[in-house]
Amino acid sequence: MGEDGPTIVTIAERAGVSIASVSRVLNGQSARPETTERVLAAADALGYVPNAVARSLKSRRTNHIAFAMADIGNPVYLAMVREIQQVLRAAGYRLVLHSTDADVDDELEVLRGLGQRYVDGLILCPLRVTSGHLAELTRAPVPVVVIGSVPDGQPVDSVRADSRTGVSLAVRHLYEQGRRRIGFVNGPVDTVPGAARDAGFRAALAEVGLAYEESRVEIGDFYVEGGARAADRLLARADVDALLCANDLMAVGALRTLREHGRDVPADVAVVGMDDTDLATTTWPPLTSVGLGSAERGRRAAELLIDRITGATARAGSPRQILVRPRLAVRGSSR
Amino acid sequence: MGEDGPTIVTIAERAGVSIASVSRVLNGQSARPETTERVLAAADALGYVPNAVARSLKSRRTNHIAFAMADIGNPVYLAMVREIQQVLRAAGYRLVLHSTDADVDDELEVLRGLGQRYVDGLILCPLRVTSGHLAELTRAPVPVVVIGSVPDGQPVDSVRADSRTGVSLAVRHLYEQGRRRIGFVNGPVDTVPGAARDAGFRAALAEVGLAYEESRVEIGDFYVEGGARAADRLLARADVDALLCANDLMAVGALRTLREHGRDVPADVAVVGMDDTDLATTTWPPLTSVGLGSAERGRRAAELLIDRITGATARAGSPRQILVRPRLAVRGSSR
DNA sequence: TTGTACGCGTTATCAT
DNA sequence: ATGATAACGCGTACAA
Repeated sequence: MGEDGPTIVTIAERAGVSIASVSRVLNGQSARPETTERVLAAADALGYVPNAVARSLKSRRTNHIAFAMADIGNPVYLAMVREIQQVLRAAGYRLVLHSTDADVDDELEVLRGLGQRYVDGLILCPLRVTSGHLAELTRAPVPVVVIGSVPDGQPVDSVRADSRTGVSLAVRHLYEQGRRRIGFVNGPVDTVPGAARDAGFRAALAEVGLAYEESRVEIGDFYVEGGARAADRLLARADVDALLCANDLMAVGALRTLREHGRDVPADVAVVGMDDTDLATTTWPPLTSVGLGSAERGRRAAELLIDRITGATARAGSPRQILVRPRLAVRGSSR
Repeated sequence: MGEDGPTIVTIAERAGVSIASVSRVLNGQSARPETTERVLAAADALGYVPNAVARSLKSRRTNHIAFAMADIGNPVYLAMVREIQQVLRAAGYRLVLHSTDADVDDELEVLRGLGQRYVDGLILCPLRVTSGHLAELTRAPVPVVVIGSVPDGQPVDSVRADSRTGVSLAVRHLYEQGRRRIGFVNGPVDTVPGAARDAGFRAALAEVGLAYEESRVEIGDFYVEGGARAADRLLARADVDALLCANDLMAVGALRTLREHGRDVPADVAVVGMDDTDLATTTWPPLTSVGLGSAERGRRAAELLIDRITGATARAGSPRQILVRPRLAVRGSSR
């Protein structure tokens, strides 16, 4: 006890110099060779480790940037993280990750807590955007970029996927493959992606001239098991020849359910996922999936953030919205 | 510009009170109703956000704990993260994640940088343990727990898997299924897990009385694609009736390769993975896998760390080593 | 080249 | 109940 970690004061005493000299030597500024040597020797002997918190208080920066996502288990965030990491690293920042378990309160706490100067900036990928989010966003003391939809007029940069067009691509593809009884396993419609995909599905059906049937739509939870159960409920009451799933995780669950029901994919039922994650190439058959540009969204978000932080664009400059184009990757599960 | 974020000083001026009163009100201590009201009103009007860095400098704690892993894309870390998160949350800490991309330098930088008081503690799950790691570990100013092997005598708590016994479980299982030509797709042997599995495989073969054949061993990179290619090379030169893969990711790749080669699983070749991740139940056939207790390892590590931090066990107390037992989950890929 | 002294934003101690 | 003031550990004008 009492062994409270050496500071530059401790070093200064031991080396018989002032704290200013210690600081200078430790930061690589010029000093008399002997001074340098004495300081370094003392620091080494004491096992000195600089206190980054104190340094940050002075410099007003941490060189850390946070990315907060709903759940680190969803591979869609993986592509984002990789791209973000790359951009940030090149700009000299370190990335820290936060998994909020899709919990709104937790997300808000991150926004509040992380924004409190522990990081120089924040990339947020929320499932739901509440008024609480918006309130915190506007008062956040560090720049924030949102991956997802924010209401117009909000003073925050955002990058979003065009999931409506994405759903349309999938439905058109299935239609062209001759499918007419298209089922839909969506996520909760009170989430941003769930709502967007629901609207997209209705619109897409109309585009190709198919009717929207309640019985062919089921709600999962964006996870494998939930997707499997939703597919099970859907198959029990509706006769479908195609299944569109609102993300790849649920599509994986649906594939399993179909196999258990003895339905061949794609002969009996074609399956299409969304997000085009790594998962899509590991299933059998390989999963056709609508890529929503997660890698690109991550990259663009990171670039926007760096731009705000370095001041290339004024902190108070008008918000920018970027829309990323979807792309359909056709694989064995639908042809 | 110049709009530099309000501090308690700004609030004090506006409310016409001292900064001490502001601090007290903001921290919920008792004050005259009028004072309380004036302070809160001023804080609200100014959009005050506390500066956590300054607070940490004073309080010497951040309430954040970091978990550094090689790659968030590997689902084995997922189970760890979930458990760690749960333990930490219950103890009032927030978890931040670091993905080091299996880069030793990056890992060291995290150890150095994160240890610099940005977090109150650190859980590290390294692929390789270098002398650099050990040096940093001993001088880290905050408690560190390692998930993985550290040399005896190092003053650091650790939780490790018994992958040797794990490999043995797998080999015995395959032997009991009548397999005699067991192939092995390992990861790089200069990693801790790779080395342990290699040793385990040799020992396990000896246990059941089978010979170790160079030609039946191939090295991947612990990822899907690397596993697929390694399996491909192996199948090209050796006739095996079973394939043990050093983790589930590579096993997924191996399954794909086998399918491409027209080999039926498990009739022609049985496949066993390691880590027993979520992936194991999403493949077809479902993957038999050796669970190395990642959830338990995460939980135990978090508990050890909290224990050190809260001082229940003195910071300088003797290091503790925990060994977690493996468990074989038999599924369709091997029966 | 080196040392003194101040400020970063908080919390906490001590008078008042 | 409130206010002045001293830390926390570091960087850095400014003076010597």
